[in-house]
Amino acid sequence: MLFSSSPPRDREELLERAQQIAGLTLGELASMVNVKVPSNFKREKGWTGQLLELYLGANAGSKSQQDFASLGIELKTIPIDLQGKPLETTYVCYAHLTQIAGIEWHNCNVKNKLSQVLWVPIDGRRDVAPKDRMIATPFLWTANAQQEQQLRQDWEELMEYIALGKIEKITARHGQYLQLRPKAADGKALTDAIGPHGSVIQTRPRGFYLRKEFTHAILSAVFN
DNA sequence: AGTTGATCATGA
DNA sequence: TCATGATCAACT
Repeated sequence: MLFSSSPPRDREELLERAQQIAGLTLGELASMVNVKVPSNFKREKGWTGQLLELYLGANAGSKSQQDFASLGIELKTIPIDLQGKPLETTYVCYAHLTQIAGIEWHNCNVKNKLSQVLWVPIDGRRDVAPKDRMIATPFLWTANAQQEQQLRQDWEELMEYIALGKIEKITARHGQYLQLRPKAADGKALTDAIGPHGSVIQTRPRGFYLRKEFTHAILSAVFN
């Protein structure tokens, strides 16, 4: 890469840096950091998030923690339509399907990842070329008591299924705000999970995702 | 194989 | 039309 920002010192600097690019297109931001915009995202689905990481100075490569670990802040780009509604669900984190004893809501990955998020809404309409998609106003978010309760309830339900060996019974229809879906390179990827009667089975790796209804509520509270 | 960044594409 | 289930790329 020909460009990389130094990590922001504090949340104010991060937020300022993010809000400075509100109104720019992805093409304009990409030229600032000397990268080329793909004509579509069929083969580079995470391109937008990586562009923002580069511009904002996220410690790339760090895993299982926030993008700005020292600030306790996670970066999430979110594709929206003209009404500001999310066009996609939001990936939260990988779901561990074994050795889950002792994991409670208060110390789980989902809660940790979402403790504080820098949301960067971006025009995600597929009939607009990526280079022309405009960045909206980024903002910092922390779940309120109601939102945390909503996530916690779904998480606990999903984790109970996993713990009881019912992973194969879970579909993306479970969970009102937080869902569990496959998360892998392809359908051949397998990982260990708890099966019926406590046996070990092989299953498709899963990840936690926020439903659009949940992220829409977050966006609405800020922009309405 | 695990985990990050996500969007794609097909069935309902 | 839309969400679910599948998939793509980079890096560890």
